[in-house]
Amino acid sequence: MRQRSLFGVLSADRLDGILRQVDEVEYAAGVSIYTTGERRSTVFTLRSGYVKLLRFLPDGQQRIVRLVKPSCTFGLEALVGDTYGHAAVVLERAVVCMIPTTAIDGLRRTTPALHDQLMRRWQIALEEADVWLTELSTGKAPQRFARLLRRLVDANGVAPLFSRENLGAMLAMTPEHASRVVTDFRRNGAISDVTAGRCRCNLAQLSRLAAGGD
Amino acid sequence: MRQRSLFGVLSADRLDGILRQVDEVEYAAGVSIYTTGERRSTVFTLRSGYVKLLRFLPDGQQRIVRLVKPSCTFGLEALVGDTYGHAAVVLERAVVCMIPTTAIDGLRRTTPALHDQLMRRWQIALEEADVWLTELSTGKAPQRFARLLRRLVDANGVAPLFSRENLGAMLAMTPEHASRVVTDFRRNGAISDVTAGRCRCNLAQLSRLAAGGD
DNA sequence: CGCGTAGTTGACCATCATCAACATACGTGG
DNA sequence: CCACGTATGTTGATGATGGTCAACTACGCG
Repeated sequence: MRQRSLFGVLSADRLDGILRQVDEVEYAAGVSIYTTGERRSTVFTLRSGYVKLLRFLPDGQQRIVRLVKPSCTFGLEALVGDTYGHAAVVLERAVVCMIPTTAIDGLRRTTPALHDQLMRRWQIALEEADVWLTELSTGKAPQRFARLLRRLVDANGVAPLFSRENLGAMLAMTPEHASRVVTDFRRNGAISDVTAGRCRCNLAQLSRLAAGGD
Repeated sequence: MRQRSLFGVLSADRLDGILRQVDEVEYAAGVSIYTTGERRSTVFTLRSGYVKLLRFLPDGQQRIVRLVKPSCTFGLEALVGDTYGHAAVVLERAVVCMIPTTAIDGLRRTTPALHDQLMRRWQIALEEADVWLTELSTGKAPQRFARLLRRLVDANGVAPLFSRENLGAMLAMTPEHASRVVTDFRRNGAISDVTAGRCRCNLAQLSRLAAGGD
């Protein structure tokens, strides 16, 4: 277990002190890690799987605000406030590191390099939020879906294909419409090989669709 | 000129050192303060007026990602990277404080309280981005517009009424449709008194509309 | 006075939501 | 192992919402 990313800047003995306070936990899909407004002083990093960050509208509707990918940090709010701004729910079996804020607070006063790391994390989260807004909330449904897939494909050209309900909450559409878009993509060869929540992506086709080509 | 917000935590002599490096500039509506990818090492705080943060899509379309209100910080990216992630354009005559990152960098290593302030700023920006996504990109057009107005009204019940094009870029709709929504709101009494880019808001009516009531 | 920009309005069509029916997969208990 | 119930996905029909294109108006400015 290496906290290479966030604590990589620390000296060996300090690192050791930190790691003794960090827990690594595995969650099944659907489990809620924390909820909006909850008071707990823990920051998280994702090792594997996917986690969605949700936000609720007054009318009870929910919208997925961000998708946490492995090696990313979430729940940073715990460092400055005492409640979380989202609900964090596991989308795909996930291994998560739980870092009590007390472990960070002491060090960050004495270690400028850790400060830098934290700000960088914060910046990444903000950047992701902006991308989410521009790419996944702008344009027609097939465009948005194509852009989502392009952000999710791995080096093998494979991407996770989330439930229609989750796709809907990410892309601002109904699950029904998400379903239609998925079958359209299958028909025109943009995706294929749909098994166990994964699909193979036709990158050329996706680029066309992401740019607005019908 | 008091940097009460960001530097309020500093001792008098240090504050003095900072303030000597800070410029205060006034911009007219429409002026671009910085653009995406520009290399400049300055962080900004807004004293008065409104500034929009834009982001461009591959196809040239643009989307307003965030609206900066007085006393808020923008361009924080300059602290961790060397380019800006948005274009910042003045919406309404604005007075802006320009803080060179060098002024912050030195101090933030020796002043934990300043660190806290910076993280808090970062958190506010992220929170705003999330609200923008959930409130202004979800639901039908009148709902989104009503929610925008509710976020903009001042204590007197008056809110700025931006150009139809800007409204479109904020609320993910065409300027034409923004125009229709505005006239609808005028007709049913949700807003009135439309002069000089400001309007009086009927808060009760707006609440209804923001919740989805037709 | 004439021009250019921003706003308004109308007609028409594409996109998407809604509601309902049906299919499929999955897990449970008989 | 099968029957059943539930959750999830698919498909269709229909109507509301909003995009598009074009004409027209109002306003500010030279």
